Amino acid sequence: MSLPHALLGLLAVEPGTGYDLTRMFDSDLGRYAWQAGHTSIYPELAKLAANGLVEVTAQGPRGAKTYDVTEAGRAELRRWMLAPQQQGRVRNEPVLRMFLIAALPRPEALELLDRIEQEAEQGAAELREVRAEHPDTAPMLGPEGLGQLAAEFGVRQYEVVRDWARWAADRLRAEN
Amino acid sequence: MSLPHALLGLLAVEPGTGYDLTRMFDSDLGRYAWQAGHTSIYPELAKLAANGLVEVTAQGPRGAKTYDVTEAGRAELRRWMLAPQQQGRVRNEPVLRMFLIAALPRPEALELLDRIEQEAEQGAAELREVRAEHPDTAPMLGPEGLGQLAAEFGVRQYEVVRDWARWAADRLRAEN
DNA sequence: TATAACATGTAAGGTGTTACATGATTGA
DNA sequence: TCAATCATGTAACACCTTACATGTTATA
Repeated sequence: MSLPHALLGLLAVEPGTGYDLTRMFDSDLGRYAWQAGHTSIYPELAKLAANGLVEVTAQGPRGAKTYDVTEAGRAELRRWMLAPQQQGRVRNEPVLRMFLIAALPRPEALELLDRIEQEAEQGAAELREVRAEHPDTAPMLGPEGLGQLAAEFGVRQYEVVRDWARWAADRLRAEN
Repeated sequence: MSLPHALLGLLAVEPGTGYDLTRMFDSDLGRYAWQAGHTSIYPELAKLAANGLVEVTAQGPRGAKTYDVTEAGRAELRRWMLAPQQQGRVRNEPVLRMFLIAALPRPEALELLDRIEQEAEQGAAELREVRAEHPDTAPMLGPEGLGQLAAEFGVRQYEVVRDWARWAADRLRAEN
C-alpha cells in the first residue's frame, strides 16, 4: 500500500498529470524503487482527490488534469516519510534470482554470475553518464534532486551487484 | 509472478515443508529479495504439485508434508533463471522513501538522511556478525550457500545505503 | 501441564495487471 | 496526412494480505 504515498511524494516534488506520473514509474523510480501502470495510477489519483490529499490545479489540452498536493496531503506524506520504518515491503526479482543461484548446478551458476557481473557493469556505466549530466550544484530537494538521488543510488547499487557477482564467482571457482 | 519460482528455487536448494518456506521468507530472503506469507505459500505449493513441478516426498508428525522439486520443476527453474532478465519487477519501500526525500522540507530531509545512515550502519554491523559465522570454506551451492550469498549481499547493500545517505546529507548541508 | 513452536488450511476483501477502448495534439 | 506521443479511462481476472480457524508436538 505505498502507491498512494509514492504519488503524493512525486506530486509534492512537482505537480503533474497522471500521464507524467506514469512515465516517472517507467524510468529511474520503477527501476529501483516502485512500479505502477497508468491503470492503477488514474483510479488512485481519483481516490486521493476524493480524500482531499490532492487536487486538480490546471486543465490542459487533451483533457489533461494537472494534480497538486494539498496541505492535508503534505501532512500525510511527512507523517509516512518520518514514521518508524519497521521493515517496509521489498520485492526484488533480480535479487531473488541472485540468491537462487545456490539452487543451480555449478556450470549454470558460474555462467549466470558472469552474466550478472557484465550486465551490472553495463548498467553502472550507463548511469554514470546520466549522473554526469546533473550539474554538481543543482539543488538536492525538488525535481532535480529526485533524479540526482536516484542516479547516485543507482550507480552505487549496480556497482555492488557487479562486485558481489565477482566475489561469488571467484569463491565458487576457488572451490576445487 | 515470481512466487512459484521462488518456491521452486528454495525447494531445489533444500526440500522442506510449507512451514520451512514460510520461515525463510521471514528472514534474509524476505529482507532483500521476496516476501510471502503462509497463506499464499500453501495454495501455491498445491498448485505446483498439481502441475507436477514439485511432489511430496515425506510426511512428518503434525501432518507435515515435505516437498521436493521434480525433474520438470528443475527444468522450469533453470529456464526461468537463465532466461534473459529484461527488467524484473522491483518494489522496494525503503528505497522509495529514500528518493522521496526530495519532496521534504530541508530540516526533515536532513533528519531522515541522518537516521537512514545510522540504521544502515547498524544493519551492516549486525549482518557482518551473521556473515562471520559462515565458515569461508562452506560450499557456495546448496543451503549454506544461499545464506552466504544473501549475507554477503546484505552487508554490501547496507553499506551502500549508509554511504549514499552520508553523501546526500553532505551535499544538502553544503548548499549554502 | 502449560506454553511455544510446529503445521496447515479457508474466505473475504483489497490491490495490481492485462486487455480493451477511445480520442486529441504535435511534428515530420 | 500519418505516426508518434499525449492523455484518460473501464472491466475482468489474477494475486496478495488480513482475519479467521484448527490441531499437534516438544520442552520447560
